[in-house]
Amino acid sequence: MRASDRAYRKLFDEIIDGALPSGTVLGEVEQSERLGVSRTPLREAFNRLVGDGLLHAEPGRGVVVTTLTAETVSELYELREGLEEQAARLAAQRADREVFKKLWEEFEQSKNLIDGGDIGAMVFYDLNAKFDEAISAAVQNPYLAAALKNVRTHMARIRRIARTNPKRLLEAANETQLIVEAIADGDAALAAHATHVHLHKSHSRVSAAVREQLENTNQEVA
Amino acid sequence: MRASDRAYRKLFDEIIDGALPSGTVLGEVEQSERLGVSRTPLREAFNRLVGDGLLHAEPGRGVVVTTLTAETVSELYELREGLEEQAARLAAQRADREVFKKLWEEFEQSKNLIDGGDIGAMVFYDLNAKFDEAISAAVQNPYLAAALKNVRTHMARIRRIARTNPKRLLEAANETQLIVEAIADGDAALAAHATHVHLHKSHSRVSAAVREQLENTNQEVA
DNA sequence: GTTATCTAATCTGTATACAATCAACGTGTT
DNA sequence: AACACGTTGATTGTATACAGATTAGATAAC
Repeated sequence: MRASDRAYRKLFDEIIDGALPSGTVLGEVEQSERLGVSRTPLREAFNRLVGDGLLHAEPGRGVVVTTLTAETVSELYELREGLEEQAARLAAQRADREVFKKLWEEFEQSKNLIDGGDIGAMVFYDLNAKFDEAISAAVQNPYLAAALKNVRTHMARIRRIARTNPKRLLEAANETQLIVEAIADGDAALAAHATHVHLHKSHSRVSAAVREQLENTNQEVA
Repeated sequence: MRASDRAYRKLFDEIIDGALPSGTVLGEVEQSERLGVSRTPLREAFNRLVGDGLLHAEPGRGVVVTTLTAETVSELYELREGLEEQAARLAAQRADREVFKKLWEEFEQSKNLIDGGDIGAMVFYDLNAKFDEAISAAVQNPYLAAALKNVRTHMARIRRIARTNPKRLLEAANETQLIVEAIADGDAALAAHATHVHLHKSHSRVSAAVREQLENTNQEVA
């Protein structure tokens, strides 16, 4: 694997999982030494991360990890509304229905596990990732898929902060399962509306979780 | 201005306006000599263009200008539907109404000019660009704005190929004007629906123009 | 005639050295 | 004391050299 890819992956993961929190300033020489690559591939990694919206350049100081605020969260949900309702519609028209029927069963089973604490939550997150994958594959549209992938990156960062409780997870599972059902039935309108509902509720849940965080810390989320 | 920016701009423009048509293979040394920059900034430019979706890397051969097909056009319109309907809705809720009232007047006046041939078409394209700008500003959402900017890049490439006639331009102007009117009135639902209609019609017009091109050339659009 | 392998040549990736730009700080002057 | 200017230090941007990988072509063997 290329050195620039290694640097990109490492920094990407560290930003997503909070090892490099918002506002962290990254110098070129400093990071190239830490990651064991020279400045050239490191700069390539920086540029890609700037393109992803995870870093931004501050002239003279270095690149800085993007700050997440309550504002950011709302903006991302607005974008998701546009992208995911459209994706759900298209998936309902084009998906292999068998895939989504099986996915529905998996959701049905997972709902028993969610009560079981942390390990159940992991199962649910994996299942959600599978759902996202299935949608992207079903829409058969590389441009839409790329846009979805980008927004999911930012959501992953937010989700890490806005940890939620089993009750909320179960709600989310039920909402998602309805979307899956609509797609399996080829019902585009229902799939879109169920997605709208889910995003609305999810936004509320995440905002609530973020507010809980804000009570402890400062204005920023991470 | 930085050498990498110069290289990026130059290549970007050349791809958009067709000087570098689809399928053109670009070598690093070749292009760095032509543009008068060294390989390091040129590679940065290449990477940005790959990120934009205008180039893709073909291992061993170099980077290649992305091919536009009828398929691509449909995919972009599907993405636009998701993004622009949402943008129109949000703009209707948040825009400074005076801005869109003035824009409405400009459309009203431009409609007289469109009959006048090529110069009138230019005015209309400028006005459309102004409309896009106004939407992006009104939504006040950097993530949505970035997604819109990217899709518009690809549309610019397509529009250059799918040159259309004054009658079709006038249709488009009327459709867009209705969107502007809805936003000026703060009517989010109408803005979204008018956008849907406009995109549907625009897709038909562009597809027709693309098909006309295909009769002469090959399978690819450019 | 086809296939396999070796070689040569080009292209990609990385490191490093050099140059230019920018910011912060201190010094001097009004 | 405040402001302007210069100097120093660090940081960013560019060029180039070197190393590794990959492809195409040629030659030879089956």
